[in-house]
Amino acid sequence: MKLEKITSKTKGARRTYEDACGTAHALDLIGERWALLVMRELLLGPKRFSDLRADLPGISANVLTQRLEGLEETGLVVRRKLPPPASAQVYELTDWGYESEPIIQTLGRWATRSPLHDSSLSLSGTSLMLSFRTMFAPERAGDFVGSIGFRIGHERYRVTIADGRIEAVRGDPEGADAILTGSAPVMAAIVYGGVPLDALIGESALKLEGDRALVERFATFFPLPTKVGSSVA
Amino acid sequence: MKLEKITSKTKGARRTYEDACGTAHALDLIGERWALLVMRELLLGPKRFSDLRADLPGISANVLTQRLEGLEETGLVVRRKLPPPASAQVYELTDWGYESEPIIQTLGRWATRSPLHDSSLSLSGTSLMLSFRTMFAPERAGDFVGSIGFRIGHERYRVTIADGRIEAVRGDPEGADAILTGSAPVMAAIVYGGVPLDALIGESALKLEGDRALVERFATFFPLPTKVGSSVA
DNA sequence: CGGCATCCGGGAAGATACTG
DNA sequence: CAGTATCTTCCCGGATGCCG
Repeated sequence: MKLEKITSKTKGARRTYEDACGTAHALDLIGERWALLVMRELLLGPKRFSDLRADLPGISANVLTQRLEGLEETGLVVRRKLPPPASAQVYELTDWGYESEPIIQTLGRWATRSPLHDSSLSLSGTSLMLSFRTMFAPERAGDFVGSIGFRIGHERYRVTIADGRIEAVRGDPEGADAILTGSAPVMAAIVYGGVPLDALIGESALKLEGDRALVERFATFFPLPTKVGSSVA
Repeated sequence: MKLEKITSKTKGARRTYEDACGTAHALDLIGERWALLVMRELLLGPKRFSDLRADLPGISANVLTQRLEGLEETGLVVRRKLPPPASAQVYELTDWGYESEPIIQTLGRWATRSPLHDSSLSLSGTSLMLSFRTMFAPERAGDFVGSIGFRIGHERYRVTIADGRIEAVRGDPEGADAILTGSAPVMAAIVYGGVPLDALIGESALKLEGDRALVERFATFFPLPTKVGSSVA
Protein backbone atom coordinates (compact mmCIF):
# COMPACT_ATOMS: atom_id res chain seq x y z
CA MET A 1 0.00 0.00 0.00
CA LYS A 2 1.24 3.39 -1.05
CA LEU A 3 4.54 2.00 -2.11
CA GLU A 4 4.85 4.74 -4.67
CA LYS A 5 4.83 7.35 -1.94
CA ILE A 6 7.63 5.56 -0.21
CA THR A 7 9.72 5.36 -3.35
CA SER A 8 8.99 8.93 -4.35
CA LYS A 9 10.69 10.23 -1.27
CA THR A 10 12.20 7.18 0.31
CA LYS A 11 13.51 9.04 3.28
CA GLY A 12 15.33 12.26 3.72
CA ALA A 13 15.46 13.83 0.27
CA ARG A 14 16.31 17.05 2.08
CA ARG A 15 16.79 20.26 0.20
CA THR A 16 20.49 21.03 0.02
CA TYR A 17 22.61 23.81 -1.41
CA GLU A 18 24.80 21.41 -3.40
CA ASP A 19 27.80 23.57 -2.57
CA ALA A 20 31.17 22.30 -1.36
CA CYS A 21 31.66 25.40 0.80
CA GLY A 22 31.68 24.52 4.47
CA THR A 23 29.32 27.33 5.33
CA ALA A 24 26.77 26.04 2.86
CA HIS A 25 27.08 22.56 4.31
CA ALA A 26 26.56 23.95 7.79
CA LEU A 27 23.32 25.47 6.57
CA ASP A 28 22.35 22.12 5.10
CA LEU A 29 22.77 20.68 8.58
CA ILE A 30 21.33 23.36 10.84
CA GLY A 31 19.84 25.93 8.48
CA GLU A 32 16.24 24.87 8.78
CA ARG A 33 13.94 27.01 10.80
CA TRP A 34 14.25 26.43 14.58
CA ALA A 35 17.10 23.94 14.24
CA LEU A 36 19.79 26.13 15.75
CA LEU A 37 17.53 27.32 18.53
CA VAL A 38 16.81 23.72 19.48
CA MET A 39 20.57 23.20 19.69
CA ARG A 40 20.88 26.33 21.80
CA GLU A 41 18.39 25.02 24.32
CA LEU A 42 20.36 21.78 24.64
CA LEU A 43 23.75 23.42 25.11
CA LEU A 44 23.49 23.39 28.90
CA GLY A 45 22.51 19.74 29.03
CA PRO A 46 19.77 17.26 28.08
CA LYS A 47 16.12 18.25 28.03
CA ARG A 48 12.78 16.64 27.54
CA PHE A 49 10.45 17.27 24.65
CA SER A 50 8.11 19.44 26.65
CA ASP A 51 10.90 21.46 28.21
CA LEU A 52 12.10 22.28 24.73
CA ARG A 53 8.61 23.29 23.73
CA ALA A 54 8.27 25.50 26.76
CA ASP A 55 11.63 27.20 26.20
CA LEU A 56 11.02 27.80 22.50
CA PRO A 57 7.87 29.86 22.48
CA GLY A 58 6.24 29.61 19.10
CA ILE A 59 7.53 26.24 17.95
CA SER A 60 4.84 23.70 17.21
CA ALA A 61 5.01 20.11 18.32
CA ASN A 62 5.28 18.64 14.86
CA VAL A 63 8.08 20.98 13.82
CA LEU A 64 9.97 20.18 17.01
CA THR A 65 9.55 16.49 16.25
CA GLN A 66 10.87 17.01 12.73
CA ARG A 67 13.87 19.01 13.90
CA LEU A 68 14.82 16.48 16.54
CA GLU A 69 14.55 13.70 13.98
CA GLY A 70 16.71 15.62 11.55
CA LEU A 71 19.33 16.50 14.14
CA GLU A 72 19.41 12.89 15.26
CA GLU A 73 19.92 11.66 11.70
CA THR A 74 22.83 14.02 11.16
CA GLY A 75 24.47 12.98 14.41
CA LEU A 76 24.05 16.18 16.38
CA VAL A 77 21.50 14.92 18.89
CA VAL A 78 20.86 11.60 20.59
CA ARG A 79 17.77 10.38 22.40
CA ARG A 80 18.46 8.89 25.73
CA LYS A 81 16.22 7.05 28.14
CA LEU A 82 16.72 8.06 31.73
CA PRO A 83 16.95 5.12 34.12
CA PRO A 84 13.85 4.46 36.21
CA PRO A 85 12.71 6.03 38.74
CA ALA A 86 12.78 9.16 36.53
CA SER A 87 12.08 7.01 33.52
CA ALA A 88 11.74 9.72 30.93
CA GLN A 89 13.16 10.33 27.51
CA VAL A 90 15.56 13.19 26.96
CA TYR A 91 17.38 14.69 24.02
CA GLU A 92 21.05 15.41 24.33
CA LEU A 93 23.71 16.90 22.10
CA THR A 94 26.55 14.73 20.89
CA ASP A 95 30.12 15.93 21.33
CA TRP A 96 29.96 17.42 17.87
CA GLY A 97 26.67 19.04 18.74
CA TYR A 98 28.24 20.74 21.74
CA GLU A 99 30.88 22.15 19.43
CA SER A 100 28.22 24.35 17.88
CA GLU A 101 28.45 26.74 20.80
CA PRO A 102 30.88 29.10 19.02
CA ILE A 103 28.40 29.38 16.18
CA ILE A 104 25.65 30.42 18.52
CA GLN A 105 27.93 32.85 20.30
CA THR A 106 29.24 34.45 17.15
CA LEU A 107 25.73 34.91 15.81
CA GLY A 108 24.55 36.34 19.10
CA ARG A 109 27.41 38.80 19.48
CA TRP A 110 27.00 39.99 15.91
CA ALA A 111 23.24 40.49 16.14
CA THR A 112 23.56 42.52 19.32
CA ARG A 113 24.68 45.41 17.15
CA SER A 114 21.40 45.37 15.24
CA PRO A 115 19.26 48.48 15.62
CA LEU A 116 16.21 46.28 15.24
CA HIS A 117 17.05 44.11 18.23
CA ASP A 118 14.24 44.16 20.77
CA SER A 119 15.55 43.11 24.16
CA SER A 120 12.12 43.34 25.77
CA LEU A 121 11.03 40.03 24.26
CA SER A 122 11.00 36.81 26.23
CA LEU A 123 14.23 35.02 27.02
CA SER A 124 14.97 31.51 28.18
CA GLY A 125 17.23 30.75 31.11
CA THR A 126 19.58 28.92 28.79
CA SER A 127 19.84 31.97 26.54
CA LEU A 128 20.73 34.12 29.51
CA MET A 129 23.49 31.78 30.65
CA LEU A 130 24.89 31.53 27.14
CA SER A 131 24.84 35.30 26.85
CA PHE A 132 26.97 35.46 30.00
CA ARG A 133 29.49 33.13 28.42
CA THR A 134 29.42 35.18 25.23
CA MET A 135 29.61 38.69 26.61
CA PHE A 136 31.90 38.20 29.59
CA ALA A 137 34.78 40.68 29.50
CA PRO A 138 37.70 39.40 31.62
CA GLU A 139 39.33 42.83 31.77
CA ARG A 140 36.21 44.15 33.49
CA ALA A 141 36.25 41.40 36.06
CA GLY A 142 39.87 41.92 37.02
CA ASP A 143 40.65 39.63 39.97
CA PHE A 144 37.02 39.18 40.92
CA VAL A 145 36.18 35.85 42.49
CA GLY A 146 32.66 34.75 43.28
CA SER A 147 29.65 32.71 42.36
CA ILE A 148 26.03 33.63 41.84
CA GLY A 149 23.05 31.29 41.76
CA PHE A 150 19.99 31.86 39.65
CA ARG A 151 16.49 30.54 40.15
CA ILE A 152 14.51 31.09 36.97
CA GLY A 153 11.17 29.35 36.86
CA HIS A 154 11.90 25.77 37.78
CA GLU A 155 15.44 25.91 36.50
CA ARG A 156 18.57 26.42 38.58
CA TYR A 157 21.86 27.81 37.33
CA ARG A 158 25.19 28.74 38.80
CA VAL A 159 27.69 31.24 37.44
CA THR A 160 31.22 31.20 38.78
CA ILE A 161 33.92 33.72 38.00
CA ALA A 162 37.58 33.29 38.93
CA ASP A 163 40.95 33.88 37.30
CA GLY A 164 39.30 36.01 34.63
CA ARG A 165 37.24 33.08 33.44
CA ILE A 166 33.54 32.41 33.64
CA GLU A 167 31.57 29.23 34.08
CA ALA A 168 27.80 29.23 33.60
CA VAL A 169 26.08 25.90 34.10
CA ARG A 170 22.84 24.31 35.14
CA GLY A 171 22.99 23.22 38.72
CA ASP A 172 22.25 23.79 42.36
CA PRO A 173 22.72 27.41 43.46
CA GLU A 174 23.15 26.53 47.12
CA GLY A 175 26.46 27.72 48.47
CA ALA A 176 26.78 30.59 46.04
CA ASP A 177 27.77 34.01 47.36
CA ALA A 178 24.43 35.36 46.22
CA ILE A 179 21.26 33.93 44.79
CA LEU A 180 18.85 35.74 42.50
CA THR A 181 15.28 34.61 41.98
CA GLY A 182 13.20 36.01 39.13
CA SER A 183 12.60 35.81 35.41
CA ALA A 184 15.30 35.75 32.75
CA PRO A 185 14.28 39.13 31.28
CA VAL A 186 14.60 40.68 34.72
CA MET A 187 18.13 39.32 35.09
CA ALA A 188 18.91 40.67 31.64
CA ALA A 189 17.58 44.08 32.62
CA ILE A 190 20.06 44.18 35.48
CA VAL A 191 23.10 43.02 33.56
CA TYR A 192 22.45 44.51 30.13
CA GLY A 193 19.89 47.23 30.79
CA GLY A 194 21.65 48.84 33.74
CA VAL A 195 18.49 48.69 35.84
CA PRO A 196 19.35 48.99 39.55
CA LEU A 197 18.61 46.08 41.82
CA ASP A 198 16.43 48.15 44.15
CA ALA A 199 13.95 49.04 41.45
CA LEU A 200 13.30 45.40 40.62
CA ILE A 201 13.30 44.20 44.20
CA GLY A 202 10.85 46.97 44.98
CA GLU A 203 8.54 45.67 42.28
CA SER A 204 8.93 42.15 43.67
CA ALA A 205 10.25 41.13 40.26
CA LEU A 206 13.48 40.01 41.89
CA LYS A 207 14.56 38.39 45.11
CA LEU A 208 18.11 38.71 46.32
CA GLU A 209 19.80 36.56 48.94
CA GLY A 210 23.41 37.02 49.94
CA ASP A 211 26.09 39.47 48.92
CA ARG A 212 24.46 42.46 47.26
CA ALA A 213 27.67 44.35 46.42
CA LEU A 214 29.00 41.30 44.67
CA VAL A 215 25.95 41.14 42.43
CA GLU A 216 26.31 44.81 41.61
CA ARG A 217 29.92 44.30 40.55
CA PHE A 218 28.95 41.20 38.59
CA ALA A 219 26.43 43.22 36.61
CA THR A 220 29.22 45.34 35.13
CA PHE A 221 31.19 42.51 33.56
CA PHE A 222 29.12 42.14 30.38
CA PRO A 223 29.49 45.14 28.05
CA LEU A 224 27.43 45.18 24.88
CA PRO A 225 28.86 46.20 21.50
CA THR A 226 27.67 49.54 20.16
CA LYS A 227 24.64 49.59 17.93
CA VAL A 228 25.24 50.19 14.25
CA GLY A 229 24.42 53.75 13.26
CA SER A 230 25.30 54.95 16.74
CA SER A 231 27.40 58.10 16.56
CA VAL A 232 29.79 56.65 19.12
CA ALA A 233 30.85 54.13 16.54
CA MET B 1 -14.65 41.80 5.42
CA LYS B 2 -11.48 40.34 6.79
CA LEU B 3 -10.14 43.80 7.39
CA GLU B 4 -8.30 42.45 10.37
CA LYS B 5 -6.27 40.22 8.11
CA ILE B 6 -5.21 43.16 5.99
CA THR B 7 -4.18 45.26 8.96
CA SER B 8 -2.44 42.35 10.58
CA LYS B 9 0.14 42.15 7.83
CA THR B 10 -0.07 45.36 5.89
CA LYS B 11 3.48 45.23 4.65
CA GLY B 12 6.58 43.40 5.74
CA ALA B 13 5.32 41.34 8.66
CA ARG B 14 8.38 39.11 8.45
CA ARG B 15 8.28 35.92 10.36
CA THR B 16 10.30 36.38 13.52
CA TYR B 17 11.20 34.22 16.49
CA GLU B 18 9.99 36.82 18.98
CA ASP B 19 12.93 35.96 21.19
CA ALA B 20 15.23 38.44 22.89
CA CYS B 21 18.20 36.08 22.51
CA GLY B 22 20.81 37.54 20.18
CA THR B 23 21.16 34.29 18.29
CA ALA B 24 17.45 34.25 17.55
CA HIS B 25 17.60 37.82 16.34
CA ALA B 26 20.53 36.95 14.09
CA LEU B 27 18.36 34.27 12.54
CA ASP B 28 15.59 36.82 12.08
CA LEU B 29 18.06 38.88 10.09
CA ILE B 30 19.97 36.29 8.07
CA GLY B 31 18.21 33.02 8.77
CA GLU B 32 16.18 32.86 5.58
CA ARG B 33 17.26 30.45 2.95
CA TRP B 34 20.18 31.73 0.81
CA ALA B 35 20.60 34.94 2.80
CA LEU B 36 23.92 34.04 4.40
CA LEU B 37 25.32 32.67 1.16
CA VAL B 38 24.49 35.91 -0.59
CA MET B 39 26.45 37.68 2.14
CA ARG B 40 29.30 35.23 1.66
CA GLU B 41 29.55 36.06 -2.02
CA LEU B 42 29.76 39.75 -1.22
CA LEU B 43 32.46 39.43 1.45
CA LEU B 44 35.30 40.01 -1.02
CA GLY B 45 33.68 43.10 -2.49
CA PRO B 46 30.68 44.33 -4.49
CA LYS B 47 29.06 42.21 -7.15
CA ARG B 48 26.39 42.53 -9.76
CA PHE B 49 23.11 40.67 -9.77
CA SER B 50 24.14 38.22 -12.42
CA ASP B 51 27.51 37.54 -10.82
CA LEU B 52 25.68 36.58 -7.66
CA ARG B 53 23.38 34.32 -9.63
CA ALA B 54 26.31 32.66 -11.32
CA ASP B 55 28.20 32.11 -8.06
CA LEU B 56 25.18 30.74 -6.22
CA PRO B 57 24.21 27.76 -8.33
CA GLY B 58 20.62 26.88 -7.63
CA ILE B 59 19.27 30.24 -6.53
CA SER B 60 16.47 31.56 -8.67
CA ALA B 61 16.21 35.15 -9.79
CA ASN B 62 13.15 36.00 -7.77
CA VAL B 63 14.58 34.59 -4.55
CA LEU B 64 17.80 36.51 -5.09
CA THR B 65 15.77 39.67 -5.61
CA GLN B 66 13.86 39.06 -2.39
CA ARG B 67 17.01 38.39 -0.37
CA LEU B 68 18.76 41.48 -1.65
CA GLU B 69 15.71 43.56 -0.83
CA GLY B 70 15.54 42.09 2.66
CA LEU B 71 19.24 42.57 3.33
CA GLU B 72 19.00 46.11 2.11
CA GLU B 73 16.05 46.84 4.42
CA THR B 74 17.93 45.53 7.43
CA GLY B 75 21.00 47.57 6.62
CA LEU B 76 23.38 44.79 5.65
CA VAL B 77 23.59 45.53 1.94
CA VAL B 78 23.49 48.70 -0.15
CA ARG B 79 22.88 49.09 -3.88
CA ARG B 80 25.37 51.28 -5.55
CA LYS B 81 25.53 52.66 -9.04
CA LEU B 82 28.97 52.49 -10.56
CA PRO B 83 30.06 55.73 -12.23
CA PRO B 84 29.95 55.75 -16.02
CA PRO B 85 31.75 54.38 -18.18
CA ALA B 86 31.11 51.09 -16.34
CA SER B 87 27.65 52.32 -15.44
CA ALA B 88 26.30 49.23 -13.76
CA GLN B 89 24.53 48.52 -10.53
CA VAL B 90 26.26 46.54 -7.83
CA TYR B 91 25.41 45.25 -4.38
CA GLU B 92 27.81 45.85 -1.56
CA LEU B 93 27.93 44.96 2.11
CA THR B 94 27.77 47.71 4.69
CA ASP B 95 30.38 47.85 7.44
CA TRP B 96 28.07 45.84 9.63
CA GLY B 97 27.56 43.39 6.79
CA TYR B 98 31.30 42.83 6.53
CA GLU B 99 31.33 42.01 10.23
CA SER B 100 29.45 38.83 9.43
CA GLU B 101 32.64 37.17 8.27
CA PRO B 102 33.31 35.49 11.63
CA ILE B 103 29.85 33.93 11.44
CA ILE B 104 30.58 32.44 8.06
CA GLN B 105 33.99 31.24 9.19
CA THR B 106 32.72 29.65 12.38
CA LEU B 107 29.98 27.84 10.50
CA GLY B 108 32.41 26.68 7.85
CA ARG B 109 35.00 25.40 10.28
CA TRP B 110 32.40 23.55 12.29
CA ALA B 111 30.76 21.90 9.29
CA THR B 112 34.08 20.65 7.99
CA ARG B 113 33.94 17.96 10.65
CA SER B 114 30.68 16.61 9.22
CA PRO B 115 30.89 13.08 7.84
CA LEU B 116 28.25 14.07 5.31
CA HIS B 117 30.31 16.86 3.83
CA ASP B 118 30.85 16.31 0.11
CA SER B 119 33.85 18.28 -1.07
CA SER B 120 33.38 17.20 -4.68
CA LEU B 121 30.54 19.68 -5.20
CA SER B 122 31.01 22.98 -6.94
CA LEU B 123 32.77 25.84 -5.19
CA SER B 124 32.91 29.55 -5.89
CA GLY B 125 36.15 31.48 -6.01
CA THR B 126 34.98 33.57 -3.09
CA SER B 127 34.35 30.45 -1.03
CA LEU B 128 37.85 29.23 -1.73
CA MET B 129 39.43 32.52 -0.65
CA LEU B 130 37.33 32.62 2.50
CA SER B 131 38.32 29.05 3.27
CA PHE B 132 41.96 30.12 3.11
CA ARG B 133 41.28 32.86 5.62
CA THR B 134 39.42 30.40 7.82
CA MET B 135 41.75 27.43 7.74
CA PHE B 136 45.13 29.14 7.67
CA ALA B 137 47.40 27.76 10.42
CA PRO B 138 50.16 30.27 11.22
CA GLU B 139 52.27 27.64 12.99
CA ARG B 140 52.41 25.66 9.75
CA ALA B 141 53.54 28.68 7.77
CA GLY B 142 56.37 29.55 10.14
CA ASP B 143 58.34 32.42 8.61
CA PHE B 144 57.03 31.80 5.10
CA VAL B 145 56.73 34.89 2.95
CA GLY B 146 55.15 34.87 -0.48
CA SER B 147 52.14 35.63 -2.63
CA ILE B 148 50.15 33.50 -5.01
CA GLY B 149 47.76 34.68 -7.68
CA PHE B 150 44.67 32.79 -8.72
CA ARG B 151 42.80 32.96 -12.01
CA ILE B 152 39.44 31.26 -11.56
CA GLY B 153 37.01 31.76 -14.42
CA HIS B 154 36.94 35.48 -15.01
CA GLU B 155 37.86 36.29 -11.43
CA ARG B 156 41.30 37.20 -10.13
CA TYR B 157 42.51 36.77 -6.58
CA ARG B 158 45.73 37.25 -4.67
CA VAL B 159 46.78 35.52 -1.48
CA THR B 160 49.68 36.96 0.47
CA ILE B 161 51.32 35.37 3.49
CA ALA B 162 53.83 37.13 5.73
CA ASP B 163 54.53 37.40 9.46
CA GLY B 164 52.27 34.45 10.12
CA ARG B 165 49.29 36.29 8.70
CA ILE B 166 47.28 35.71 5.57
CA GLU B 167 45.53 38.10 3.22
CA ALA B 168 43.18 36.79 0.55
CA VAL B 169 41.57 39.41 -1.66
CA ARG B 170 40.14 39.99 -5.07
CA GLY B 171 42.70 41.65 -7.29
CA ASP B 172 45.33 41.51 -9.93
CA PRO B 173 47.63 38.48 -9.61
CA GLU B 174 50.46 40.05 -11.60
CA GLY B 175 53.64 40.25 -9.62
CA ALA B 176 52.83 37.27 -7.44
CA ASP B 177 55.52 34.64 -6.88
CA ALA B 178 53.31 32.10 -8.59
CA ILE B 179 50.04 32.15 -10.46
CA LEU B 180 47.57 29.30 -10.67
CA THR B 181 44.91 29.08 -13.36
CA GLY B 182 42.06 26.62 -13.04
CA SER B 183 38.75 25.99 -11.33
CA ALA B 184 38.08 26.49 -7.64
CA PRO B 185 37.48 22.76 -6.99
CA VAL B 186 40.85 22.00 -8.54
CA MET B 187 42.56 24.48 -6.22
CA ALA B 188 40.70 22.92 -3.32
CA ALA B 189 41.89 19.46 -4.37
CA ILE B 190 45.47 20.67 -4.10
CA VAL B 191 45.19 22.41 -0.78
CA TYR B 192 42.63 20.26 1.02
CA GLY B 193 42.71 17.01 -0.92
CA GLY B 194 46.47 16.58 -1.03
CA VAL B 195 46.40 16.02 -4.78
CA PRO B 196 49.86 16.63 -6.28
CA LEU B 197 50.30 19.48 -8.71
CA ASP B 198 51.65 17.23 -11.46
CA ALA B 199 48.51 15.14 -11.65
CA LEU B 200 46.35 18.17 -12.29
CA ILE B 201 48.76 19.87 -14.61
CA GLY B 202 48.96 16.63 -16.53
CA GLU B 203 45.20 16.63 -16.95
CA SER B 204 45.37 20.25 -18.09
CA ALA B 205 43.07 21.08 -15.18
CA LEU B 206 45.66 23.45 -13.81
CA LYS B 207 48.22 25.83 -15.16
CA LEU B 208 51.16 26.93 -13.03
CA GLU B 209 53.39 29.91 -13.63
CA GLY B 210 56.23 30.83 -11.33
CA ASP B 211 57.63 29.28 -8.19
CA ARG B 212 56.47 25.69 -7.98
CA ALA B 213 58.11 24.84 -4.64
CA LEU B 214 56.44 27.83 -3.06
CA VAL B 215 53.04 26.59 -4.16
CA GLU B 216 53.78 23.16 -2.75
CA ARG B 217 54.67 24.65 0.63
CA PHE B 218 51.61 26.88 0.51
CA ALA B 219 49.40 23.84 0.06
CA THR B 220 50.41 22.53 3.49
CA PHE B 221 49.29 25.55 5.49
CA PHE B 222 45.58 24.69 5.70
CA PRO B 223 44.92 21.64 7.88
CA LEU B 224 41.37 20.40 8.17
CA PRO B 225 39.81 19.35 11.47
CA THR B 226 39.24 15.63 11.90
CA LYS B 227 35.89 14.20 10.86
CA VAL B 228 33.53 13.22 13.64
CA GLY B 229 33.51 9.48 14.19
CA SER B 230 37.09 9.25 13.01
CA SER B 231 39.10 6.99 15.30
CA VAL B 232 41.87 9.57 15.42
CA ALA B 233 39.56 11.83 17.36
C1' DC C 1 1.45 13.85 30.21
C1' DG C 2 4.75 12.76 26.38
C1' DG C 3 5.44 11.86 21.81
C1' DC C 4 4.05 11.17 17.23
C1' DA C 5 0.78 10.79 12.97
C1' DT C 6 -2.42 13.34 10.11
C1' DC C 7 -4.92 16.96 7.85
C1' DC C 8 -5.27 21.67 6.37
C1' DG C 9 -4.37 26.70 5.15
C1' DG C 10 -0.94 30.03 4.05
C1' DG C 11 3.28 31.40 2.54
C1' DA C 12 8.01 30.83 1.06
C1' DA C 13 10.94 28.60 -2.31
C1' DG C 14 11.87 26.71 -7.03
C1' DA C 15 11.36 26.63 -12.10
C1' DT C 16 10.24 28.82 -16.21
C1' DA C 17 8.91 32.42 -19.17
C1' DC C 18 8.86 37.04 -20.21
C1' DT C 19 10.03 42.25 -20.39
C1' DG C 20 12.64 46.92 -20.33
C1' DC D 1 21.80 42.43 -18.02
C1' DA D 2 18.58 42.99 -14.40
C1' DG D 3 15.17 41.85 -12.91
C1' DT D 4 9.39 40.75 -12.98
C1' DA D 5 5.35 37.55 -13.53
C1' DT D 6 3.33 33.27 -13.01
C1' DC D 7 2.76 28.68 -11.64
C1' DT D 8 3.88 24.68 -8.87
C1' DT D 9 5.81 22.47 -5.03
C1' DC D 10 7.11 22.15 -0.55
C1' DC D 11 7.72 23.74 4.22
C1' DC D 12 5.89 25.87 8.25
C1' DG D 13 2.42 26.54 11.73
C1' DG D 14 -1.92 25.25 14.00
C1' DA D 15 -5.33 21.90 15.32
C1' DT D 16 -6.86 17.46 16.23
C1' DG D 17 -6.49 12.84 17.54
C1' DC D 18 -4.18 8.44 18.75
C1' DC D 19 -1.49 5.71 21.85
C1' DG D 20 1.50 4.36 25.65
